[in-house]
Amino acid sequence: MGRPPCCVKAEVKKGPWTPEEDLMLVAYIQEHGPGNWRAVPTNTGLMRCSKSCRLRWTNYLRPGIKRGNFSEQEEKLIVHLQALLGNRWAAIASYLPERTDNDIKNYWNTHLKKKLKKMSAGGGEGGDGEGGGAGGGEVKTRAVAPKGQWERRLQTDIHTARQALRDALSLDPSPPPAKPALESVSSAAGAAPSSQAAYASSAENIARLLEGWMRPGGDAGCGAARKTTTATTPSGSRSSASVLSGEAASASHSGGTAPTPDGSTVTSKTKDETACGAVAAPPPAFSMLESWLLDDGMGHGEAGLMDVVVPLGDPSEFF
DNA sequence: AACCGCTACAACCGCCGGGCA
DNA sequence: ATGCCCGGCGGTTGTAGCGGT
Repeated sequence: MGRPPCCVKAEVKKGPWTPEEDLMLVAYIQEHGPGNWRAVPTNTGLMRCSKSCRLRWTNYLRPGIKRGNFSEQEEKLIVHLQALLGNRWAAIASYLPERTDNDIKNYWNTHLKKKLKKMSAGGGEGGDGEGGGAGGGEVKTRAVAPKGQWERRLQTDIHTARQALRDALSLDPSPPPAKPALESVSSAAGAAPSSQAAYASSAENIARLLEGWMRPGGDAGCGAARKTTTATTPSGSRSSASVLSGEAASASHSGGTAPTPDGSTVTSKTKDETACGAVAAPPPAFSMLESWLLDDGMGHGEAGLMDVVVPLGDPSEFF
């Protein structure tokens, strides 16, 4: 309480970012890596709140972000995960490395929720559109569920997620969208739908500018980022990074902590996987996901808890 | 051609949790 | 052990663009 605002509101510019501001931000991050957001406005001269800078970077400028046109596969995954995890967008986003939580959240609110609503109106089953069965209610559990309960939930989530993934994958025989790292990067620059606003293309250009910077060979951005985050404060980490690199994954495994559906846990386990990590080595996300979720060695005996989470009726009906 | 409503998405706000002194 | 700082997260709002009337 009484927490001072992160920025002096009067001195902070609000509203849409201009290309110039984006360039300033990108240039700074190119040099220093993401992180230490507090210092960004000061060092760049941007009249923006540090939070705003971070958000702009993570949601828009960060390379490797795919925009628009959610594939059917992605939709399915989102629907499944939303049913499983509720509105834990960051956790959901961790399964869709190329998407930001904001994007997914928006997509859910604008497309999927409506779609489900229509479905439930027409089909009766298929989950309550508003937040999904697990949605509204489940989200609350994050806040109110006692620790033990949370732990059980986590196990259930893992189990159910694995199940859901099987379903999702079996629903669509077509191979999961191979998400080659570099393709995702270039897609951020080039694959944006033409429907994007004019300015989107300038952002793409910025992303393109970054390509050289975050090229693995150079590793400059990553190195810088890592250095920054470890030297000062681990930051700029996106939960999406959790499934991005084998390193992260193995860390999760070896650490005994699966890429938990809980966003907070995910992030806490992947602090070094900064946004840069997400960009530099976006691996075959789905294969990672599959291998984890489908790994039979993980989590046993929680079948009885399946009831805890109320999945959507039949996801296949959704499509 | 003008107006209106809807949609999609970028951005903001407030709260929470982790790390550190 | 405690308080503060900072970053992350989810909910909500604002607004530009688009289509229909």
